[in-house]
Amino acid sequence: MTAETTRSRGRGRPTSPVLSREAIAAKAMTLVAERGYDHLTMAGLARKLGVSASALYNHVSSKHDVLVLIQDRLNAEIDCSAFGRLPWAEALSAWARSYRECYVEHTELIPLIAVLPIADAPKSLEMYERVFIALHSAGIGDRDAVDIIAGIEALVFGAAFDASAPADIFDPGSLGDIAPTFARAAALRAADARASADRAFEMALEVLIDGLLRRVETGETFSPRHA
Amino acid sequence: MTAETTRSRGRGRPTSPVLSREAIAAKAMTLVAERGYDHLTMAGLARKLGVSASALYNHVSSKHDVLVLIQDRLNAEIDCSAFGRLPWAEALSAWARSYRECYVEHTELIPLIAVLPIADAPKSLEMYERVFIALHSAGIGDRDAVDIIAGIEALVFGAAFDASAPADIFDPGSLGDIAPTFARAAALRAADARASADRAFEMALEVLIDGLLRRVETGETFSPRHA
DNA sequence: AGATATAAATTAACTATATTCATTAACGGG
DNA sequence: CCCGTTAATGAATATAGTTAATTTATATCT
Repeated sequence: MTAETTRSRGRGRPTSPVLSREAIAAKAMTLVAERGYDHLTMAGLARKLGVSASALYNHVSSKHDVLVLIQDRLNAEIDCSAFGRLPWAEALSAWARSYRECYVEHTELIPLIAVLPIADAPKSLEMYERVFIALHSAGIGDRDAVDIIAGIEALVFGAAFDASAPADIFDPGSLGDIAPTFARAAALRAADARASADRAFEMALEVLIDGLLRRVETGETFSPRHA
Repeated sequence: MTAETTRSRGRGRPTSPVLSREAIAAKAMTLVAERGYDHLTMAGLARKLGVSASALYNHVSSKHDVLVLIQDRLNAEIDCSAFGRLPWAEALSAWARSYRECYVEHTELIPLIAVLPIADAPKSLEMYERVFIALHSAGIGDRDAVDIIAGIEALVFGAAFDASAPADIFDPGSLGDIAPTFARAAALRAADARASADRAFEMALEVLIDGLLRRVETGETFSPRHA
């Protein structure tokens, strides 16, 4: 005898509420994991939850709201544990890798985050604080620390898109003669697109963090030439 | 007496066609420039062109198709001219900056590009060929060259999102006590969000390209530790 | 020249999706 | 015991993208 069987099925207030923001967020995440963002509709989500679509609006204000819930849960999965354990540069690298892992399957959320005030995302805020303090402790100034976080985040988001691309993305198709040299190299990549995307990210991340470390150690300036 | 006045206004074939893929793409770009992607609807676009929405489908197969047209035009605006003029590292940097400039106002296209086979985008292909040859001439291997392009593109796309974010994006709002240290630095950034985003991008780009240059010059390996 | 095929527009209809509205029924405190 | 709150329901609305059937000027063929 589950909670569902005891629940009233007709109109009116059920014996015990089926819905909550938590329940909606959880089911939305499994739905996305199973069928992807294309199938995340208010109607479909409600069906999975055994209620009607309009019932969702008693708990969330919009679909956008549901996406924000998902995003917050996702951010909680980013592994920040390296920041007590390892030197800042290595911790930063581990954090970035975990960050990207989380978003590779959720690139649809990235445009959302870009315009989402942090005020709505406590988990993100917590994460930023942790990263920021680590950089601060390494003697990096406030401005530079924020820039470093923003720069790495940019790489992470962009790389997440790259990794989510289909294998044939670089296949020139019928236009092969426009770019003969590139086409040859692109074919190499297509053999295992995901591994190539991973390698490109790791390479860029390593070069970037290496450069940051060097600049901090030598006391070189961070301010870019082209400002 | 314009072409429009001579054109038949009733049903049936007009005296001279109003529409073409070029005309649609051009008007779509101005519409986006004027009112943003939210207002880019097939109906709205058709209205601007003085035709009905369904008429568009004689020339484009879908809205997605329209977005691809926009993307191709946009890519044509990326400045690749530095690749004959400057050393490869500097040219790469100039290219990346121009690339980002183009996409800051068009972040909606980025998720599209991520899954768009290059076969549909001749301008992109042309661009890649040019960049690739420059890296190749610098003695960089095929695999590494593709990785470098992918890595810089990732940074460019991510940074475009960052730059398009609203100024108050880092305002912790009521959650200020969750991240007191970070909040202070975020306030600095909010004063001029766009300039800060620019600075973060320039910094990351410089560090990245600097590191690439160093590795090429010293013959160091590119293969990342975490592969 | 006249018949015919094609191109390119029209209006109307169809679909999917998010969202709102009026309504209903159980629960619980005064 | 009533009554307000909560949390569901189904129906209705709005917006978009897309398709279908239709129309007719123009070009082409005989």
